[in-house]
Amino acid sequence: MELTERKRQILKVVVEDHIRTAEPVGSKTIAAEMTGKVSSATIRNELADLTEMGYLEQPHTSAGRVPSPKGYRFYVNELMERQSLSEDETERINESLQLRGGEMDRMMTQAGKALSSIVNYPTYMTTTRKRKLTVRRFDLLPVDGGSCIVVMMMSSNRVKSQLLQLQLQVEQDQLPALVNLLNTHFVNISLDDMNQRLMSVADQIPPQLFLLLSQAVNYAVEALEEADKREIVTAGASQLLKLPEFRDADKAHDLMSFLADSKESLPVLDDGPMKILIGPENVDEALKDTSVIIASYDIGDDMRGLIGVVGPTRMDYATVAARLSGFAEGLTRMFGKNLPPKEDTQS
Amino acid sequence: MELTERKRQILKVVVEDHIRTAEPVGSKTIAAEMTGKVSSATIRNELADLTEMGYLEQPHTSAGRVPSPKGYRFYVNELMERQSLSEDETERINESLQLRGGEMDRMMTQAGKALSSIVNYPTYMTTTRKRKLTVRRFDLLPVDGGSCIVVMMMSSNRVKSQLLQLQLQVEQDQLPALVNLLNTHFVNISLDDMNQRLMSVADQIPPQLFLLLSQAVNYAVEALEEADKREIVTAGASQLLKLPEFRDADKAHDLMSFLADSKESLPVLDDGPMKILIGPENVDEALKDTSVIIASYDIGDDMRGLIGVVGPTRMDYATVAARLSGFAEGLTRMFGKNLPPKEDTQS
DNA sequence: TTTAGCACTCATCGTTCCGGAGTGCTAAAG
DNA sequence: CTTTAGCACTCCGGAACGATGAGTGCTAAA
Repeated sequence: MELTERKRQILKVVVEDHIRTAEPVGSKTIAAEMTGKVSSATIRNELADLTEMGYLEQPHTSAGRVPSPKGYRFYVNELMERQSLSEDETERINESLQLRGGEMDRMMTQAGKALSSIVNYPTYMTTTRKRKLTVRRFDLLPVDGGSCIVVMMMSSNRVKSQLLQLQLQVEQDQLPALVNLLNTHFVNISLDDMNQRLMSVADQIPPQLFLLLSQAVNYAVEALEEADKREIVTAGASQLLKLPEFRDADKAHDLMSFLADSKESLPVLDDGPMKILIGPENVDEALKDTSVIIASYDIGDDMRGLIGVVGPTRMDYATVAARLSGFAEGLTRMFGKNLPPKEDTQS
Repeated sequence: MELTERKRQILKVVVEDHIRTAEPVGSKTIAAEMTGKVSSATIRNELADLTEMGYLEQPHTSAGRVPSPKGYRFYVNELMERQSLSEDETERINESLQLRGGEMDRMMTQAGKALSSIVNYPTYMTTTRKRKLTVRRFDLLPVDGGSCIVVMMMSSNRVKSQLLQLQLQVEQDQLPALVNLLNTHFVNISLDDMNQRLMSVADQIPPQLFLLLSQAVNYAVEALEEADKREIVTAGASQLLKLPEFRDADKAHDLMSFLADSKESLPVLDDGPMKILIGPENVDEALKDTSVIIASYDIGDDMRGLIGVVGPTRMDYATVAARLSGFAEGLTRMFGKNLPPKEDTQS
């Protein structure tokens, strides 16, 4: 089942030619482009073999060959030469990473756009949290009798705060008690535990204080939930329309509305620095004839970022993979020096 | 220059027919759809007049008529009947406004999507601030010698906070002095004044304290700038691909990348509850043959929201206008009961 | 095993050729 | 003066056709 050296070479030429031209590749073209001198007839024999083995496909009897998903897979695994970035590319990437650090999701959007214009395909970005987020410390600042400010420092060192309209007037001296309660019982525990703990203290403190407490805890729970929500942003969807395989408006529409509305089911990367999913390897029906390349980067805190590129199966894997990993490294570097001390937080 | 009643009637039929079918409208069709009994020949005479007057256009000699921008404008101003929403539509809108209130931009995205699926066109949302945002109050919470938490309550009642890595060790007793300084000199003043004021106090306080002060003020300035930045989100761009006028991938691409990359130049609404821009009335080249409807809604605080719909000139003005204003009212209502007390804030 | 040769297939593209929808004009009728 | 029937004319869109050419598979010779 091993492929002969020549078959490998031919397959490689077919894949790379087709990636470049989007057209089926014929025996003559291949012969011209091959290093070893063989006639087109020989190539035709080999092509027939490769087709039978499932590496190539024929749109119709008298057309050239097109790589099958299996062909692309073989190409990616064995034939593709790991590209390194040119001076220009590196510079371009670094330049595009001069993001002015605003809020997290704004940065993500910017980065996604930047990458999209670098690889010329749509991209998506998301983050995952390595450990569960918890509250490390509470503070309450009095405003007036009817409201106060809750400040929470999270385990990620972010700080969230909000004005809390109290459900009942509060005496000045109740706040310290409340803070104390919060900081002894509701700190460094998971979201679920918080609710539980709230129940368990219910009958140990005055009902009035409990009301305030539960309000504060509820806010904390909401904030944790909010922060834990995996946010996904996509960018550059319109790039699709430049590709010959998406000239058909219906096809383009399907994929684009998938990218807009079903981001959640875009593939993720559990481990490793990079993953390539080719055509039907994607579980989602809408991605069955697209390919996805995903890479991960480090954000600091306990966060990990994911950045993916979506394209046709005819995607330029070598280039995209190189640029993507360069970009991911750039992101890691950027967050590395950007985050530790100074960064914004929320709510 | 006034149009006769019959001409008005004919123009109305042409516009509405063309909106429905996207095809040029012929004299026979019009005759059939008109209430008053006239022959197609009469209609043809009228059509010739209307064409000459610039209300209609002819794609080619032997085709039906298509409304010109001027025709649409006349339709919108004089002919269009103000639609009211059906039960179903109202319900649909209210349902779609059951947004779970997270952060502001997330809500905007959600609302934009919702509206887009209600009107079947791409939408965009943005907000403008009526008055300049200022800081109303500062707090500093000690963390350890090297860092503290800044908490700022804004004039909008939002609270922002962040962990501040201090550039030098700080004695416990310096913080109150710092807070005091902040709350006397840097409160309720504009962003520009803040920088100025910082200069002016420079030589009145110990340099060590000044360093801390300027760090805090800088953070405040950044936060204000960040909050003042007008953010625009678009949604539902892929809807375009379902429209016959955007079956052409290049046209679709142009508009879609405009929506993605040049959001800032989308039209805004300075006053009034709604504005309709038809084709060439748009200043931006990319919108020359699209129409835009914009409405505004109230967010509370000192914010005003804008929500716009982008579509072909053949947009269904009556329906979209009705749904859009219903949606805008819904948003105002939602923010009305949602915001005053409880809402999230940032950083 | 390779290759030249050849007949064959089939998508693509330009041409041509209707059919039909729609027009403008004319002349008669109201 | 306005409306309408009638008619010749225009022109788009689709079907039908054929030529072109890229590409194939097979055969037979090298």
